[in-house]
Amino acid sequence: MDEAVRLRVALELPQHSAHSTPLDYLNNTALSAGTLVRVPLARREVLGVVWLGEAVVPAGVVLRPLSQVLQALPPLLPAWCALVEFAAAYYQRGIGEVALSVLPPELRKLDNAQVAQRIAKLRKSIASAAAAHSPPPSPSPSPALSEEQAAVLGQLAAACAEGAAPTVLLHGVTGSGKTEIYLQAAAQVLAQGRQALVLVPEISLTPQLEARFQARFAGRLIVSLHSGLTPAQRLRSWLAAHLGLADLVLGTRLAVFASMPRLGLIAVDEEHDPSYKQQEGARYSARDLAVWRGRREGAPVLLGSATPSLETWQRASQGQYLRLALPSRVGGGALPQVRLVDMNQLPQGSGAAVSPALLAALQDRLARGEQSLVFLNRRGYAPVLHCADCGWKSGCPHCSAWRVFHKLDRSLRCHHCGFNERVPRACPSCGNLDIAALGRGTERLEEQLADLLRHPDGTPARIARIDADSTRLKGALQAQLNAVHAGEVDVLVGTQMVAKGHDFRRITLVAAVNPDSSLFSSDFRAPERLFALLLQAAGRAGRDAAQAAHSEMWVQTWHPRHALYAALRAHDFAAFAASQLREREMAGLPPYAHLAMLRAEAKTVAAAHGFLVAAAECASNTPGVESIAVYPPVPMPVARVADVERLQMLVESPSRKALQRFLAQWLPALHRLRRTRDAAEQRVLRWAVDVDPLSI
DNA sequence: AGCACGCCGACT
DNA sequence: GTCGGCGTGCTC
Repeated sequence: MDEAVRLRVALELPQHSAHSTPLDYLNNTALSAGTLVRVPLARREVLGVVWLGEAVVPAGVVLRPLSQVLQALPPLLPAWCALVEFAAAYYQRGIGEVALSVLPPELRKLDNAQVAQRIAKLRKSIASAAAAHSPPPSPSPSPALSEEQAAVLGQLAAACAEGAAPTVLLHGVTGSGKTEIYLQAAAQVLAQGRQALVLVPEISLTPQLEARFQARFAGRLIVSLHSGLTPAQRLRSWLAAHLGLADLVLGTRLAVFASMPRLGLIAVDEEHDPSYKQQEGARYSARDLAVWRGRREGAPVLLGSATPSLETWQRASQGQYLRLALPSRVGGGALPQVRLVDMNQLPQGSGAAVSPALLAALQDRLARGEQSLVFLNRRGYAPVLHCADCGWKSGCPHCSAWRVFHKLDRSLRCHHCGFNERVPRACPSCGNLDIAALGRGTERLEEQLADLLRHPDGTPARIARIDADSTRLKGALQAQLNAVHAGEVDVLVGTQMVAKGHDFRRITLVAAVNPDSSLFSSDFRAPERLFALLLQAAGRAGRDAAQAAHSEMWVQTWHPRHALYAALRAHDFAAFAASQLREREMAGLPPYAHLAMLRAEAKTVAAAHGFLVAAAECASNTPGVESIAVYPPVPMPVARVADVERLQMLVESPSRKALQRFLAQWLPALHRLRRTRDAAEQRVLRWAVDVDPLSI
């Protein structure tokens, strides 16, 4: 036993525990970093990853031998460990927590023999698939490139030839053929024997992308990696990438951590999309990690968007990223003409969701047999019920939010905690039978449009609704999209779900009926998100070049002179970005400042507030606080959810490095603070820091 | 998070 | 007299 070596092993422990670093174990032989092992932890046995370095073991702690080495699995490579270590340090989480949360969950349950079995099964299924296709089907030829696409690929090749792998902003309007650029860039990389990683914001976008890559790269193994897979599927995809069997990995944000031994390219589609930011656990930005990973592993990174994030836009403007532009649609199709409807001009009290002019335009498309998309970012029938007699409103008893009226199942539902009740017949407060639905959601919009729209022959328009409610069942979204593609729908009503990525060929009119609400939101990124959403929605119209010329984007607004709408009308992202960046600079907001948010949850406001005040006090004694601003605690925008009070405290610095240095000192001190069990903090349920928060 | 150890009410 | 309530404490 005196021959035994000490090994550091990264394990998943709750982040509030005193152990945020790997723990030490004994083994009779040394193992390389990245080896997966099973180790005893208290009375359990857990999966861990052998990590580089050696911890200081406190006196009196007796090291235990590890239980099993998963030898069947090649060790994770140093590049992967470096990515995990960077992410853990940057987002202030434990190494083991990050490492284990991005490995396939199924792996935790398997011993070495079972892993060996899964690998053998995977190799066998790949071999039999290859045999079935021999000779391999000829890949579909790539279409002729537009001049712009050819120029972009030329510039990309030139930049890659210069040596260091570039980070590229691919700024292309919707329909400009960004996907073709990803395909061609991937083909280059595959030809060099390397792997390509393509990230998309949503699971629902992977099937159509996979189909496109499959058609182009017949005979190559392409795998998807996202949280919608079954545990076994996810392990299979992960193994295929890790063993170098898959040439292409497509996936959502978690795929940025895919183990890929020959990584040669990362593409991040719709790089501005908020879904790339993980919102629980380790709150990482997959886009930012992709940039870091690409640099570290010598893989070019393509950040594609029609409306880049201001962070990315600014870096491209400063020359840190190479900016490549696709300013026109392929096939020469025009961008939809943007029409603003001034709602102030409507007769007072008409209360209609849809202005007469828009209604006429929809009717017009109906007569021509074309499709329309009506966009309203609010699901349900009405956002709140109201009693005009006593003033009662349908508040949630557990949250500081209204319960939404869903007419289809006659329910009052809280979208924050899920609290659901049958809608009352009469006012629960005064018994008044006449309670009114205030405002409008997609259900009500669908109902109203069904009343108003008729084909020229008098038959009712066929209206479909796509939102989180109508697509809850597995496969429902795909079925509804298929119905739209097949022309079985005249008007599609939907939330932002339909604005993203889907390739509708027959839609010539897109309308946003009530987008103003986010115009004056307290969230500093609201204008950026609204602009992206509206332009993306506009991009659903006129994707068929033949019909593009008369495609339109309608926007109903009470603020038709707002600068955002002016830029939207001109399809001028650069002007919008410039004005937003000026505002951000004056307000000291990202990308000119760097933020972290400390959030606390407790049963009472006092407890959460007390913890944050103690944390602020602790901050003032933390080295490096001179270059940091710590703001007073404030309630979160929805202050109470499921009877938990939530407060947050903003920490800001003009320097990212200074903020990082400060956080690295401050957070361990906060963990110690918690263990002293001060009276006020005793009732804090949870706290966590969010580095680079999306909203404040 | 698990999973134990640790001190107070209703049962064979 | 025990069986077990889940409060609180630990994990190399």
